[in-house]
Amino acid sequence: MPAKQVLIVEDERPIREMIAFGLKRAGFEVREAEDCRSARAALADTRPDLVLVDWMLPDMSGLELTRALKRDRETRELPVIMLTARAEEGDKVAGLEGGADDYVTKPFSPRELLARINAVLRRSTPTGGDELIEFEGLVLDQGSHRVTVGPRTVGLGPTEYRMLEFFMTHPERVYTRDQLLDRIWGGNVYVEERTIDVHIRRLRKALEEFGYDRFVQTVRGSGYRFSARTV
Amino acid sequence: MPAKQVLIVEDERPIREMIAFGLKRAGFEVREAEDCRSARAALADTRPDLVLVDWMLPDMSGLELTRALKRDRETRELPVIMLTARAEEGDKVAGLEGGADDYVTKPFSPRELLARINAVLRRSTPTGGDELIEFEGLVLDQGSHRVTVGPRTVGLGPTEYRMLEFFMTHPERVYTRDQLLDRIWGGNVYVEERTIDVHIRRLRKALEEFGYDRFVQTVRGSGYRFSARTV
DNA sequence: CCAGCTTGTCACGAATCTGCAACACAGTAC
DNA sequence: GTACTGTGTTGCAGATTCGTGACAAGCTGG
Repeated sequence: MPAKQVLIVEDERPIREMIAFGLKRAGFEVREAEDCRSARAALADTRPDLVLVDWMLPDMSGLELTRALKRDRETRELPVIMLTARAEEGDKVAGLEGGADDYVTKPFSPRELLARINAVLRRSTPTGGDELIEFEGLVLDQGSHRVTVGPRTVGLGPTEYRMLEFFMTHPERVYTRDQLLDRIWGGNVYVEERTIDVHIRRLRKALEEFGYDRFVQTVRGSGYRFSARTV
Repeated sequence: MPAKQVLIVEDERPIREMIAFGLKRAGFEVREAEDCRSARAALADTRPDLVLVDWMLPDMSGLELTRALKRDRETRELPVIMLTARAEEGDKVAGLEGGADDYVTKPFSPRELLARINAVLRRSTPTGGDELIEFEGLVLDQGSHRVTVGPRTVGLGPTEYRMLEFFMTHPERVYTRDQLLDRIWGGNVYVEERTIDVHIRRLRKALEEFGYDRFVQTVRGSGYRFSARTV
């Protein structure tokens, strides 16, 4: 199961880094932003599972960011936890009414933060939306881990699935065996590079009967590439 | 929309009445209890939409009441907010880990309490009217906690029912054993992951005689999935 | 207190996957 | 053509992962 990704939006670097450190230790993947602008940038290319927003931010108040997130259909379901130094009631209420799913008052301990993050994540609904990627009829569903062509299902083993998932989310680009090992197997395993070839072969074989093996292309001397362009 | 009903469990009468007054003014229907015993009595004949539990109660700690509520499948979904005078972190964490959906630290203002109640109610799943879910003849009734196929009833134990309920409300998606434990058992229990397998087996066995065991699918290396698509 | 049901663990075998090595084949440089 | 490098293919043994029956402990309602 993939690690949950948390986006931290906090302008004070020491605090941000401390939080990031704690979350990483707890097994989260962490993305950092120091203001709303960079937060939006981060949201544009990754899709975190939860956002931690500081109340006070240089360009726009965290509350406004939260409101904006909750207003946008794309991010409406994204859980938000607000960090606030102000303990005054008025703000607490505003935070919750702004749509934050929870808030934590500074100073807080890592344990408390973690407990709240887990509580919020636990109740957050898994994206009901589709997670489909398609290339000319070849459909990969990241939610159900299924690859289909029309009504039929492509039979893939776990590694083949992960491989195809990686390829379909990173098409049109050559990856060396080394890079593939890194991205698909995860950084710290020692596996022969040639093993990639074997799995490529297995993937191709599975796709063959549907005519999609041509998408998995060899770039001699470099590595492999996934592309719908048969060149 | 009918008025939401809130059960207040608090032994100190002045506080209890103040809260009750504030909630009634805000349009809630209020039920009061001064200890766990009377809380249980109240729960037996009404079904509130939310419970406010004081941390310190004469007969049993509020935390234990919360735990008990979250353990019982009847009341598992019932949102709980804890009231606590202790602001120490350890307790906060214990409160959340005990399964409370939120907590409020005394002293609090009616406005803050209201905001939190609304926040919790907002995210508590609105039972979408009809309580029947069906997949190709397999009918699950969330109201009566029964599963039927035509005129016949599928014999399920409590855990199997909860499991099937979760699956049928979250179909077409792979869940790791970890996630299933979290969502079906409730976050804070330590149970072996392989126990899932055993319950899957029991669930399949129960569905087998009706031919629906094929809906419970293994995704090797990842977890399990419920899907009406057999392919 | 007992009987019956439910639940969490374990152990074992079955099914499947994985990585490697070995060999076959293709492309390239000379 | 020959030598050499890079890739395709295959079989297999070891490692994982799952399915399954058995069992003890806990709980519930007599």
